[in-house]
Amino acid sequence: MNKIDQDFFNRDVLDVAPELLGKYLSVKFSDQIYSFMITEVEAYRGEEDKACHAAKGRTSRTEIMYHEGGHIYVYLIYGMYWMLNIVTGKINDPQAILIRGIDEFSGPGKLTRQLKIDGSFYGENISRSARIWISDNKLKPKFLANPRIGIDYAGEPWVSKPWRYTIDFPKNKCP
DNA sequence: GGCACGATGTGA
DNA sequence: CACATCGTGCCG
Repeated sequence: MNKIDQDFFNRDVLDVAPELLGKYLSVKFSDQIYSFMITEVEAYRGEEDKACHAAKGRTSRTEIMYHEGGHIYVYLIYGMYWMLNIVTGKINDPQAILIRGIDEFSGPGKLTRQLKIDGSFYGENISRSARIWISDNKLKPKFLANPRIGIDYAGEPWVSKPWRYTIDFPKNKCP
């Protein structure tokens, strides 16, 4: 289990996002390390992607997305849920991957609540942090690609882009 | 300064 | 379906 380095994230979000599936997200707090397999992610790609927060341009909130890959973009939604994202792509090309699900919890808000991830993680680098990192395990699970959740406001073609990636577990095929 | 709204989750 | 709950972007 090797920590993933920054180069992994300095590529296009559509290449990186599906490759995160099956890898392990680890957090450390209270002298304990907790690790979970990443099972669901979504890609947000550039200012032209109307569902991406960077569609509104460079602001204090989206600033980190314009930096190198590996940085963490965390923001509060609905006044109560922290969303965990990892920046990808080249400098000044705002992209990020929303971690939507891990093996134990599905739903991006439940995930950050359980892992105690909050706004203090904004701007941290996941390839250099001592309290959050991702490790490779050489697994390359089959995955599904479907439209992203909760972005109807973005309109076409963005609302239909199949940029939500989920591990294709066998159980998903059973009625 | 004020206002509308959201990459959600829960419970009726 | 209603709604909790607040940072952010945008208008003024």
